[in-house]
Amino acid sequence: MKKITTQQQKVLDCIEVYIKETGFPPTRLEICKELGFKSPNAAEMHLRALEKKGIITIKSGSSRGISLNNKSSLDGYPVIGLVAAGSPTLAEENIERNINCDAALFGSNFDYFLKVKGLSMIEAGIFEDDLVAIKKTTEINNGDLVVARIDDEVTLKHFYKTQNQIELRPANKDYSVITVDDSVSHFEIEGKGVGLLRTH
Amino acid sequence: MKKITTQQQKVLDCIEVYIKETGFPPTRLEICKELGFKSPNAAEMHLRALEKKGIITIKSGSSRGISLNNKSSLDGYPVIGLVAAGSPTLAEENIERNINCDAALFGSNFDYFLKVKGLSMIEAGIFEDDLVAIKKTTEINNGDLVVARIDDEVTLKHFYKTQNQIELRPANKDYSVITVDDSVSHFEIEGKGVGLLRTH
DNA sequence: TTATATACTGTAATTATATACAGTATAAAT
DNA sequence: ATTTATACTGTATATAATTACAGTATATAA
Repeated sequence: MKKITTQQQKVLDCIEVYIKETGFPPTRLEICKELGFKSPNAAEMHLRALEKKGIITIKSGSSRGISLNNKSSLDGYPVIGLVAAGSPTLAEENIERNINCDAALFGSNFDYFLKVKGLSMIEAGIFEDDLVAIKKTTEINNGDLVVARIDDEVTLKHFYKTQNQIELRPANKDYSVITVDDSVSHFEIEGKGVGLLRTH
Repeated sequence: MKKITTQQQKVLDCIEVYIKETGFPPTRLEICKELGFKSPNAAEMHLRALEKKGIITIKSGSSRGISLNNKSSLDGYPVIGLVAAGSPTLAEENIERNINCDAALFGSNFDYFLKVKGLSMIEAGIFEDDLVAIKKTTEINNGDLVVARIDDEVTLKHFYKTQNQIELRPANKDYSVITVDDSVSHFEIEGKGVGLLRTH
């Protein structure tokens, strides 16, 4: 896809918002009104540029004849294979494949799917090869399912912060709690699990 | 929702198809052309009727100013909550909401999501309020997760057929196996669980 | 230096579109 | 028997909307 200018992006956003709100695309004048242009030709030129770049299609002679070519909301999310079971293993962010789904499939939006390895979260109903939808964030509350990086190892656990320390708790009594202490040289929260996808 | 006439349904279908194909609604004349009407007023009258019944909204003075009010029933997969006794599973009163996602999200296609009630499948990693993707089929193998209807009650269990009988086994040792025998007046397999969706 | 692209204003014409009004016909309801 | 709703045709018109054309200004590339 060719590069898009700031103004063209504004026009594109304007069209997307308008369609979302009304169900049909805006006219040139409506775009102008929304973006503060004083000439319908301003909108026209941006539309032509967007069409030339393959982002929209304009049906000549038709009022509101603007079609979006992207459908970006169903673009797909990468499935990343890894995550340690039990005691964490090496993490290598490797995209296995892509899954097409709605951004709002799990309420809030998310960034990728993490393929679960091992049985450490089995009591939380998270099985091997399940896909956990991960939202990149550091806003974590106690009990949240988190993807954490510890000394270059990535693990999926429940997060608990006590007065003195951070604990990563498995949901399997055969595994032990990971305590983030002085022996850990690097600790980082990569994100939060907001949903789960399993194929039977 | 008020009842809709055959012709009004045709007009509504025409609008939906047009939007799906072009991204914007048709004009009166385009509806006429599609349905064989010779007067734009024919389309106009049907549109007014559809608006009166709350199915569409017409923005006065705007070209192609037709908005569909239903939207949710158009695309996406229905989430079936508690199924009322005797009513068909996909009856409108059982639909909680719609989820927009790819048909191939779980490999094979499916028909609806069933919202899980109770804890009977907890050892299979299926928790309360999880959504199980159901494919309508009667091709079932031993061990498959099935949606079965027993005497107007709908249940989600593992299917096992022995020489003599059919068993519906829970995945929770606190629950007991359901045996389909003479005490059951009606038994039916509604479909098969092909996937699971959970929002944390 | 001379293009070339972006980014507009301002005006105007042509056409696309909504929409009113005047009818016709049929079936169901009151 | 009369009204009411559905289901159109056919014509006309005001206005909504596209779109061409003539400019202005600025920044970047050749």
